[in-house]
Amino acid sequence: MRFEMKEVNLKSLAKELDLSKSTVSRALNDNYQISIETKKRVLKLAKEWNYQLNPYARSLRIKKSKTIAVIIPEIASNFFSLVINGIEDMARSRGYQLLIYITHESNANEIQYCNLLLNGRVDGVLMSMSGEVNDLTHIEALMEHHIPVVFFDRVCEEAKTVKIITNDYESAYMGTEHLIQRGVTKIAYLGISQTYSIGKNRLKGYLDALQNNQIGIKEEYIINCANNYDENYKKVEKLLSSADRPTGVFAAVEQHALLCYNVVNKLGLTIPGDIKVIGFSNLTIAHLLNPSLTTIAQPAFEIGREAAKALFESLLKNAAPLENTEITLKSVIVEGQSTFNAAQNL
Amino acid sequence: MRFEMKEVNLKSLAKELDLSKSTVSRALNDNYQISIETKKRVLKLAKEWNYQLNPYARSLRIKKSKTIAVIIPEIASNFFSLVINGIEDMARSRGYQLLIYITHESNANEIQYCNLLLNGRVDGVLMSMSGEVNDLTHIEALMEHHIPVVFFDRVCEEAKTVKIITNDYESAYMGTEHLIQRGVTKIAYLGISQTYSIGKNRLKGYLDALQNNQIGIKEEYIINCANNYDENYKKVEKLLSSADRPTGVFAAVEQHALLCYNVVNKLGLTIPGDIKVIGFSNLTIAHLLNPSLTTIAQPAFEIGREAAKALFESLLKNAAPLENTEITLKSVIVEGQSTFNAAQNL
DNA sequence: CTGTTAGCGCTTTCAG
DNA sequence: CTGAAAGCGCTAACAG
Repeated sequence: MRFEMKEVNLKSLAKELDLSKSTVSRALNDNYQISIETKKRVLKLAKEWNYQLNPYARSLRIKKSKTIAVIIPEIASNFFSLVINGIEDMARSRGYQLLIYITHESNANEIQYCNLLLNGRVDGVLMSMSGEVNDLTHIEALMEHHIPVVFFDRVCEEAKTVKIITNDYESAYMGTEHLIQRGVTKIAYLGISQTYSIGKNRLKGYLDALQNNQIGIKEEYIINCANNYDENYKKVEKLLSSADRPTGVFAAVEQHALLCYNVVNKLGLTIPGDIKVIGFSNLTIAHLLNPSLTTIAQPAFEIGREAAKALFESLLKNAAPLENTEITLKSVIVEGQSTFNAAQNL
Repeated sequence: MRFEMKEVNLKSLAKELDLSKSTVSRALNDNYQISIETKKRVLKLAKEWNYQLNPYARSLRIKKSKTIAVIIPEIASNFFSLVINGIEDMARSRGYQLLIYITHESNANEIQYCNLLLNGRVDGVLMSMSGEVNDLTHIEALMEHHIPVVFFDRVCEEAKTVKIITNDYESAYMGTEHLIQRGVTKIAYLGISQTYSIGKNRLKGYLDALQNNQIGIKEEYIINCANNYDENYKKVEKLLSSADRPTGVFAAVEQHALLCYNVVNKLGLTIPGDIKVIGFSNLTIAHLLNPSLTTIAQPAFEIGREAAKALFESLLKNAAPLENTEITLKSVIVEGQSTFNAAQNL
């Protein structure tokens, strides 16, 4: 047992073993030049003393941190939790640390965090964008500093890097058609900001599905929800109370499907009797409302893994610039299954 | 505009300003000894060049990282997401970074992560324990290294530090009585491991409520769920299919309430008609099943904030040992409200 | 195969 | 009020 409070670092190990710091360092890093004998001795003592290398000293020296940042708009959403889970899975297996930044949907925060990261705290950034503005300066700054950035979900189309998305257009198209096939023709759309491709593509899928099925598009049925529950609630309540109320709803994101569910309850209507609802959402949450809601479940965990994978590939090649590509993962429509079984489909 | 690729650090700033590194450093750290004039000049250039100090160099030097670790069993759970949200809120406002470690309920992972953290990567640790084993060695190691640890939710009673919990006993008691008051006497309990206080106290609350209401305790009604969905599902299915099936269920955690919901659906029964269900859960998820499930909602966001607050207090006093205290936050029983309104109660 | 040396970028004495 | 110098713990030439 070592004496208490002796600092255990390369220096103290070296002293005890009567070696130099560099030899000890090399032994610990499994350098091929070191004799097996020495390696054994070093590792033995290191273990005995429970040596843990100082990550900050190493990072300072080699200018790599084995740390990545994840910047997301919010975390108390099933989608982002699942994505983080996927990222963590990938990162941990490669010995990377995960720094979490939550912007709370604020573009200003996003910019601030990106600026913070210019100092080399992290080797790379995984990010889903926030806010309405779509200014790229802070992203470009990261890339200029040779910090690779991978986008997922709310991607920035203009950025020349890897973007991991769901097949938003197809999913929205399929989802809308799903309602149409069940005889619903008065379909409302609860949409999100069209700043990012997910907003644009989901809306387009909805519109095209209507059009290709010879269903007229009604302006009043298209609700652009803001980032304000109360406001959205009122809009939806008004819509569902109107004389010509829709009998089907397509929700572009989970929160809106849930909000819709609440409004329907409030109004004493039923799902799916009075109104059929389908929307993007993830399995553990909205699908529990099974079988009243139908869910378009995104492979959130896989999105996390894919994003991390792309980033690590770049990092392996010393932060080599990422190719400007879109990787599209498929969502599945889930109806009338248990949460657990549905999860198997992803 | 600065010339491209010039490294911007104390040295380059000092050179440009014709000052020494130390003066620049002091100016940036708002040292009182520096003349206002110099400070202005330094800050101006720092801003112009978008200087970001190297956190690793600083950490190495001052042996503090302004980083805390959060170790949780899982993240794709509403409770832990909300806790992280609270922690992040507190941490960000104090300029701390957040490192996330997910153990996936494995005690071995928990031990590994704690050992990793002995190297001083973080200034403190916030943790909810994992697994069945309750060995304290890895926790004690952290504290010996003067790294304060604060527990929340799944706390380790033996550890002499701050523990943030919900009023588990009272909540379980109230919840069970809630069912009794509605005329339910055959109440099953879907429990969790009794390794931690949350498991023990919730069970005790359930048992005492039955006892004080002169209701006999039936062994068969007490299901100790494992960490395996399929297995648990079978157990609950068997219970709810039995001749003497319960007409009420108390779920000790969200997942079990949801599982119960699925089983009930599968069996063609209804909630609350055939079976009334109440359980710990959080608002955005299970409460959407409103009004069929009744929820005991924990103040998860506040738990995160309280935990972080306690940790920062210790850090302010240079990682002073935390007092061995339990801070108990109150949960609320929520029934028949919208998610949004219910959230206001916390 | 091992040791010596320099230095990553920062803070902090100590000296003026 | 400012500067010079040392050193945090580590890695990587370079030298032997």
